[in-house]
Amino acid sequence: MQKDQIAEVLARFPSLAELTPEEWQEEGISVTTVPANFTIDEGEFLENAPLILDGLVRIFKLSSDGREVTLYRLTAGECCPLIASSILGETVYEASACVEKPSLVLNVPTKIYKKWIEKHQDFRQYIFQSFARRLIIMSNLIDDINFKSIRVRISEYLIEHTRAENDSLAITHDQLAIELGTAREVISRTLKKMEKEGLLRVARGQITDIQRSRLPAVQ
Amino acid sequence: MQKDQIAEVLARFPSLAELTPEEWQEEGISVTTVPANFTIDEGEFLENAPLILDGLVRIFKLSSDGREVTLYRLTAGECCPLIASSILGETVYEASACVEKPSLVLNVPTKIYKKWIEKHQDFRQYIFQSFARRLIIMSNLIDDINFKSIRVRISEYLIEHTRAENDSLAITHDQLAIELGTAREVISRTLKKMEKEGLLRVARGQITDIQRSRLPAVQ
DNA sequence: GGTAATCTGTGACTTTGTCACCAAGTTATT
DNA sequence: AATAACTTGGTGACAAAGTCACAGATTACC
Repeated sequence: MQKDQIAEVLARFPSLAELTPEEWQEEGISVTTVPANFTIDEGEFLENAPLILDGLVRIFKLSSDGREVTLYRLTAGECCPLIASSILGETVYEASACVEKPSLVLNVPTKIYKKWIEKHQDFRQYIFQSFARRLIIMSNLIDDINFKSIRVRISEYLIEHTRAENDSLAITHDQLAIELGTAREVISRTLKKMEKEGLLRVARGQITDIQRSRLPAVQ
Repeated sequence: MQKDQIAEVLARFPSLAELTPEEWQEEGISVTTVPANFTIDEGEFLENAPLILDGLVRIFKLSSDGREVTLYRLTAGECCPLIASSILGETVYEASACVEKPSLVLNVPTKIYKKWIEKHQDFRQYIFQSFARRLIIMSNLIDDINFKSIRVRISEYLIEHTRAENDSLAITHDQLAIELGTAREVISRTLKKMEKEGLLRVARGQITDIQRSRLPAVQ
């Protein structure tokens, strides 16, 4: 691992700051670019644990009736809790992964990964907090689906994915529908209504003029 | 810990079979009965990790708009992944727990719990598999909500909670609605329809004559 | 036996999801 | 540049599920 690579990793994973120069030079640690659609299948015994530096990876499972069930997606600065648990629990990886956007990944041989967790408190906390965070995110999602209207869920998504200084978001209705687990038509209709009320404007592949402060936050 | 108590624990947690007699006698390990409605609040630093021998415990969090969001429920033979992650990650417990049915619990001081995880492979695997299992259960739930009809979800619930030799289930429409995250009226109506089709019979607080083999399994 | 609490049934209405299909815009192909 | 193929978004009609309001039925408990 070269110095600039290490700096890049630390920018995304500050919890690795405690690592000594010797630890960074251990055999097998590397940064690689993984092309879109690269896939890891369920049941493989992993040699490396990936830490995502950039890109987008979907983790999924096949359900009893053959559909793919998305467990979650990983982006910059995230690790896969299921991989961590398979390494720490010494069991096979119980899911599949598919790279959705070309991704930059830090590969850490499982033995070294395990050693880092044992030795370095910051990294250990990061890993176990990832577990907890993922469980809580998923619970919130279940709750949102059950109790919040589509309108509110769209609003919250827009608020979360824009900044005050940038009031537009590049996303198609279809993508947004997948994100929120609903149908494209529902998104189109709801956005149209919101446009009529002057809360935002819709354009092909883009939502602009988002009035963050006027979007309904709760209820 | 007495011999009969240890046997009771091992019946529920076979992964603890490797423990030596000395380990069972360590200070602080105990089996206690916890009454219904006993609650642990968010943010407490836990001294003991509970392993559930019997009963029902709900783990929940307060959402941003003040509602209680149920993360999951624990029954006999289960541990709380969030507690495990807070102990292993040395952070505070990020959720609340409420005992719903009087429960029998094995309390393990956190230090000992941690030592068990380090020393005993079976227990370590059990803990990390609990994480993985919980994540997968929650994903399946999200998927079911999104893609399966109420009718199918009721059918699957009935199949899962009855045995071939017992074709009835004691549950109110309200409880079933909460389990499936829907409204009581929807359950009542759907059960009524299913009764008309001869798939089951409804009685106050009970569903009887469940024709397991005729219930739709998928779709 | 009377009263309260719990459980279930129903109609009317709203929201969300599904299906089928069209129109406009974009990209690829020749 | 003309055409085809694909993406994206729009719409109407209908189905499924959730919400609200209220009424009966059954059970529990003084």
